[in-house]
Amino acid sequence: MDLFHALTDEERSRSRLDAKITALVLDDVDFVTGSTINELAERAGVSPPTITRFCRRLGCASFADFKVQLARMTYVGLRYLKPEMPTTTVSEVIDDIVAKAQDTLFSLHNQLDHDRLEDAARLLRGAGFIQAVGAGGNSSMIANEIQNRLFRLGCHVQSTNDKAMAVMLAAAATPDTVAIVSSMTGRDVELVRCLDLYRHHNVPTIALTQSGSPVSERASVVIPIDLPEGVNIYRPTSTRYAYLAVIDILANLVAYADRQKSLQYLRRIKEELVSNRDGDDRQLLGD
Amino acid sequence: MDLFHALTDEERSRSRLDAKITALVLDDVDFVTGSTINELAERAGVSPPTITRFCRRLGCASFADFKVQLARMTYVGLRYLKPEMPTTTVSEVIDDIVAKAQDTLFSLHNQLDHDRLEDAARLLRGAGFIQAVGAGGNSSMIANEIQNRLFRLGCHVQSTNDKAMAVMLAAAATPDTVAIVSSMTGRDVELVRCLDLYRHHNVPTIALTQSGSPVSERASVVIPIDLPEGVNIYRPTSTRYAYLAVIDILANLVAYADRQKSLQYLRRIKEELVSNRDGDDRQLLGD
DNA sequence: CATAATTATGTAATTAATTTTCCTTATCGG
DNA sequence: CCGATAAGGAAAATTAATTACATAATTATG
Repeated sequence: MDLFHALTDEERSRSRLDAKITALVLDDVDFVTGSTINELAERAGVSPPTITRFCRRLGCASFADFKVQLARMTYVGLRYLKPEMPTTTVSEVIDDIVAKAQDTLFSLHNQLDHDRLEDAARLLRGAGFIQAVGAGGNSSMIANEIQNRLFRLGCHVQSTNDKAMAVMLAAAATPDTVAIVSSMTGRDVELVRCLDLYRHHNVPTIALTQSGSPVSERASVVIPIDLPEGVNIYRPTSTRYAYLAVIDILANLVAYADRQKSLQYLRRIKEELVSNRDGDDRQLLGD
Repeated sequence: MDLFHALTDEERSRSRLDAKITALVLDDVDFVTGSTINELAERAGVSPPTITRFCRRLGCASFADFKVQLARMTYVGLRYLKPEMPTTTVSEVIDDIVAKAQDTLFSLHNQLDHDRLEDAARLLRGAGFIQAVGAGGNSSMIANEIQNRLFRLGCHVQSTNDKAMAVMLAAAATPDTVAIVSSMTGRDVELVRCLDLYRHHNVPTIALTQSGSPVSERASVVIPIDLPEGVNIYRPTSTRYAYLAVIDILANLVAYADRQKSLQYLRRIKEELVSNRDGDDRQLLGD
């Protein structure tokens, strides 16, 4: 993925033709990945050796290597080579949403802290009762998903989108309670108060939030999620996909900690659903 | 980009060597993308022309084309090349969840019907009132997200996770009402009844569901979402990511239909949130 | 079960693509 | 303006990939 940065790096001393090739590559990645060195050279108005040298300067072993690296980069990054491309037609919107979602998942993948996830999963699977707190549209969804994912594994969970409720929950917490909170900004003043209260009642807390934020500073275990938002105000925040993935990862880790138990609950739920439908048990759980 | 499916397709009649090459490719994508045809042929124990023919059978124009397509596919499909790989460690779970989510988004991208999305968006932006129905964990989330995305654009939406409620809503529908429903299986008996009722009251309906299902047969506009579920019962269904993306696309299309109006509502919401927080207005909307 | 038809595979020849070598032409700092 | 240095191109050399053709394996059919 360094190729992308090398290509967009203004610092890299660029001769006239180098800049020309760079522009061509960024402008039409698909052409470049599909072309021979001669085709590319012709279209760029340079000689083939210049292309080879260009690739070497970018850190690739050869033109073939360059093409492969470029292809590897494109799928996720494709749209992001031209970030300010306007989106209006249906296919542009589809590309935009899907690419940004994939890009977000990719960035998440690179930044996830394995140890913190392990810590969080350990807390969750040891909990007698789990309180999931998240408010305000996006984090509400996440809190609800925590409940939706974990109750299927036999966990006792209560989710709330109401911070006043969270305060009461914290006050009523038994010693085996664990709280898990979500805040995309990490700056929710009331949630910060909730976390202080949880700490006061010795309830361990897991926070899915921006690192360095007030919320992150108060949680027992922080799963930092720091993702750049695009400039497009119209586009729903793709950060939700990352949060959702973290929930899935945590739920999966909890499930694997005791496969027998998880399976038992998942099967029971499935049987109930199937008998309530048309008996087709190949369908997935929990529509 | 069917290459992934072509590679994993058991149907494709495989000769002994074909299977051998397939296995090698799936086993070490990185080696293959970086190797010459001779290196690959030697390692597979076949002759170079066999490799060329193998690539052609998979639908690629040449070995170079095959490498590029493979490289393009790798990140997303990486894990899915070895679907039965056990997931136990934290990094395996992370890879599994993230790759499956990306793969799901990718498949969705390939199957989305642009015209149906356009139709659905047109219905939504012309609606005086939108009713979003979805029940049972996953579809509940989707219905709620429809509300969450659309109210920000100035739409009047009510979401419900209660099918009895949906029946009443349908009965009380004004002539400018549009209903949008979600069902991952498309076999929810009560939802089918709801759709019949909506039809009876002349309320146009949009369904996000499996094609060919009872639900899909009763909706005015169907956005078919047909995705293979993995065999892993422990893993939360990745189909949710696809449904979420469809919501985002629809919301985006609605927003672009009247940018001025959308912007006005989005700004108002943002201002309110910022003044309720710490005044940092670079933060995203609707935590 | 034999045999024809078909398909798969390898070898060698051919073609295409890429890189290297060597030479020319810009560019930059005195 | 001159010399040094870097950039670029032409052509040769090399390497990679494909095609043509021959052979082996497999499958279908009587």
